[in-house]
Amino acid sequence: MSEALCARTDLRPKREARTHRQVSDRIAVNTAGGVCCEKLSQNLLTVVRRKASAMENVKHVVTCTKSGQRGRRRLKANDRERHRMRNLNSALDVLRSILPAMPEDAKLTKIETLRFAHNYIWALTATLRLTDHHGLTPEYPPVKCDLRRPTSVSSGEEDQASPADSCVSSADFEISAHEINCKVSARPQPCVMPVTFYFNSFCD
DNA sequence: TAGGCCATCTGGTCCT
DNA sequence: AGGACCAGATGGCCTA
Repeated sequence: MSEALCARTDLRPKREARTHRQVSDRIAVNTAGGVCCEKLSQNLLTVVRRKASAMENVKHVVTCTKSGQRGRRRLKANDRERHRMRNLNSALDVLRSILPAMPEDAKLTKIETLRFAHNYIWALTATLRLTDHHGLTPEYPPVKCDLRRPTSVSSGEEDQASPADSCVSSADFEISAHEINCKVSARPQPCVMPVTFYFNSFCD
């Protein structure tokens, strides 16, 4: 118990750490999004360095405070946990990067990323099924696929996997004979994603 | 200012 | 014993 209280006290420098982390996050996001870090001003970079230095100091202080076998184990476990969560976030970033592009600064939250990926996979699967059933002819009528009501594109077939009900980033897929356009209702504003699949590439 | 999102710490549990 | 995983608690930042 006393250890827990002590640990809470250790959190006091968190504000500093948080600031540093968020600045770092922005760099990471920008890099992942293909936007060069050049956008960051020199001042900001200086801030990053200062904060990083401060973080090292905080780390040192905490490490010194946590003496003893138990304390060392806990610190080690914390470090592993941070690493684990970073890996998890990296995986989420990879997932974001392969999802249809979103407007700049419209980074999906974790839950949105998972739900959108789920819906996206569902839509692609539905598209494949659609082409299997109807073939690919120029006369093929344009079909509007509302991911929230998947039965509208299944041609009477039972749906296998419907998108998440509470999808924040809902999407309407307009499927024509040659392409799919996806209209996304996402923060901060709706957009038409550049998702175009040319059906010709599916058949030879 | 309330609510959402997030990182971090922490203790518990399971597995090797 | 130690690592991985998980969920609850906490507090900071941001936005409507």
